[in-house]
Amino acid sequence: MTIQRRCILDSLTFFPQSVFEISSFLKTHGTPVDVVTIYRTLNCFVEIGIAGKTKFKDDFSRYELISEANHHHHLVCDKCGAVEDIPLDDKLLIDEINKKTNFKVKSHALEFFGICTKCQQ
Amino acid sequence: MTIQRRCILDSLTFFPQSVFEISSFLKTHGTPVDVVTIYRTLNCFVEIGIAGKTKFKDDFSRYELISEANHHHHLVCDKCGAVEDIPLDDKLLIDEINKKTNFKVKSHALEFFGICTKCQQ
DNA sequence: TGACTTATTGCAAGTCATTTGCAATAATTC
DNA sequence: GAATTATTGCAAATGACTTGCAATAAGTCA
Repeated sequence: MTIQRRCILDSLTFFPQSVFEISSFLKTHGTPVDVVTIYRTLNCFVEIGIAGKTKFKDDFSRYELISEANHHHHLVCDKCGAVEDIPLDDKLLIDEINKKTNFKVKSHALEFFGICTKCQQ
Repeated sequence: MTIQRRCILDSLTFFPQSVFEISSFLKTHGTPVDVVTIYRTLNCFVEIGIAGKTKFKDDFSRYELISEANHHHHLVCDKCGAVEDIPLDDKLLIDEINKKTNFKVKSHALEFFGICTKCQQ
């Protein structure tokens, strides 16, 4: 465990952030870390299961802390690109899939696109 | 409307295909079309609303015909990468979002990952 | 503590899907 | 059918992400 890894872990949150968001956060908060290191560290975090990676429409992957208690989905604003989190009850959908097919669902990603509260004003 | 556009339109289906899948289909079915042309044409189709584009985890965008009557979601196999379609009742989720937030949902993408029927055998 | 082994960092350079510039060609218009 | 406009396809650029590699920092064991 190095200083860089500690900083990257500390900058992770329960809402998804891109590597460049994390990078600029670290630049303005004491410990600049090379983006390559951030990529490598985050991929490592994903492998050992403490972070989640989601590929968004804008071509950026975003990373967030994983927590069963904090399972949620994403509201992505078409205008400003902001990503909100929302907890949703997805059991019904999974049940529906199990009824209709033989597919064994292991994970899922639900993304909703539209206009966020700020951009509506 | 050119021959290439006609061919690309004809090769589109209601399940999502990548540009390279479309390209190799066209190579083996009479009319090879440059991938650049396929990219440009598909983006055009998406703009005028006759095709849908989804970015998948494997870094490929996939395109499919849009049809209100054929609204569905995706089951992506973690092993072989195959994409199945499944119609799901998503009204409850949208209602849930409308109740909980001010976010105006305009579209959504629901993807489920797991093991497909073939790979289970 | 200090020498040794192993893992991590960061730069440069590579990869790969996708986009863009541009000249040649094909549709469309009159 | 000539003039205008849009489309094609090659080559080269873009941009997120990855890899090679030498330098450095952690962890280990005496």
